[in-house]
Amino acid sequence: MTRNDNTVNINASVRGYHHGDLRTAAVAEGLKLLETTPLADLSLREIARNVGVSATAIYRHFPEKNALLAALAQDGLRQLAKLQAPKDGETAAESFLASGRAYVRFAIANPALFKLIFTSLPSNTHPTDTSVEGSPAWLLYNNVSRLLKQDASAVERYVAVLRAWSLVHGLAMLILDHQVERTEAEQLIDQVINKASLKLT
Amino acid sequence: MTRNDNTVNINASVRGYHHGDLRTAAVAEGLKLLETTPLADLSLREIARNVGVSATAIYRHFPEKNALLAALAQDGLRQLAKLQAPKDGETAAESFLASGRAYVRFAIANPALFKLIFTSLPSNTHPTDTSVEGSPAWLLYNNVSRLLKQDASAVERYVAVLRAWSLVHGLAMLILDHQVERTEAEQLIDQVINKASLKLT
DNA sequence: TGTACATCAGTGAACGCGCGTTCACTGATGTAC
DNA sequence: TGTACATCAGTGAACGCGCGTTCACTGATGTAC
Repeated sequence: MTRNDNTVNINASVRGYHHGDLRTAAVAEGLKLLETTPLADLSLREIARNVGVSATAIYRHFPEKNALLAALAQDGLRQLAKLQAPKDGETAAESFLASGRAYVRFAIANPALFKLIFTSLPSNTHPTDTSVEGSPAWLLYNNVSRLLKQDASAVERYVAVLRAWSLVHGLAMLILDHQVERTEAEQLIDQVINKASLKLT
Repeated sequence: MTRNDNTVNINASVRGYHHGDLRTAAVAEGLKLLETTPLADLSLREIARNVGVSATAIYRHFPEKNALLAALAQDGLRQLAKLQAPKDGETAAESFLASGRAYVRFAIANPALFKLIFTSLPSNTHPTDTSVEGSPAWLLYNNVSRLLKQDASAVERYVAVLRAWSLVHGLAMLILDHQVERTEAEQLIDQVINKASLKLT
């Protein structure tokens, strides 16, 4: 008995996660590691190690590493979506600019997670489709759409969304890839994403 | 003699490159491989194999793999720069739109090379700096600058360049990362990069 | 309440992978006298 | 013109690397009777 107390589950729970939570714990640890680790260096084995579990235990919850990465991306996308919601009392124009700036700031604050979201997630669809979760294009859709004339066609709306998305996505990528001085990035966000960005059509 | 004819250099030249050309041949082969190979899968060993040379021979010409990659990026940037030159008879606005569209089309035609250029090259500087070769920001500078009022400040010019660059860079990245349907990409380029993009200030 | 059995989340050992890089080397070429 | 020697672009063998993934397994838990 004394010897058998030293079992897997007891060891694991000592490390701070409870039975049945490995999936959650692995995702949490993955997100934590992505704060400091480049995407390419994120390893399944390290996540398992930090959670206090053997590498193979992960395979009880994800069929392969990519499935775990997809879960991380989904979570990141959910975080990003929260930042895009218009706040009370904002005009349509204010919401639009705020959401674009939030997009870039999120990328700067979470570089590896941001890259994971956009380089690994499956191809996305028109914002006229219904699934919000899977499509980053949706993030900007409402904020952009309110700025268009009411009789704008679906294609016009999509092009307007894509133009806005391209602007913020490009700025984010250029900053992450060191094409823009980090020290200047913060003030450039406000200058690049400004009233001039409102002319969408 | 007969046996000694089967030497390294003879073998190598049979494979199609001449003495002293290994550097050139390696770069050419690297660019060729990037046409079909994702950046992450490009290996020094495969380049050497295809050139017909041992992997270690590469080290006579590049101190490390990254140096070879940097040479590939430089070459790609030179290709891209050529596409940005204004053509005779174009108005400033036409040149501007054409260069932006060419930027995105280059990315679509050379995805791995495009990513190499922007993810591996050292940080870049303001377009007011002098080195053209090293700074993709320069690519758009002339075309953008001609559209601004003559007394625009350096900062205003940089912000205008960065806004245009962000737009085309973002669109390119979204297409490469499958956030935009490939089949729609071609026509979207013309719709996204259009007259609305001229309102830079 | 007790027993038999299925389920299931863990374990640790092992594998193959191709890579970048190092090493000591060799043979051809150019140069000084 | 011949010889001695330095240079230099190649060679192939070897190394360590940590990874993702597979495998056969074990011990705790829940359920049927």
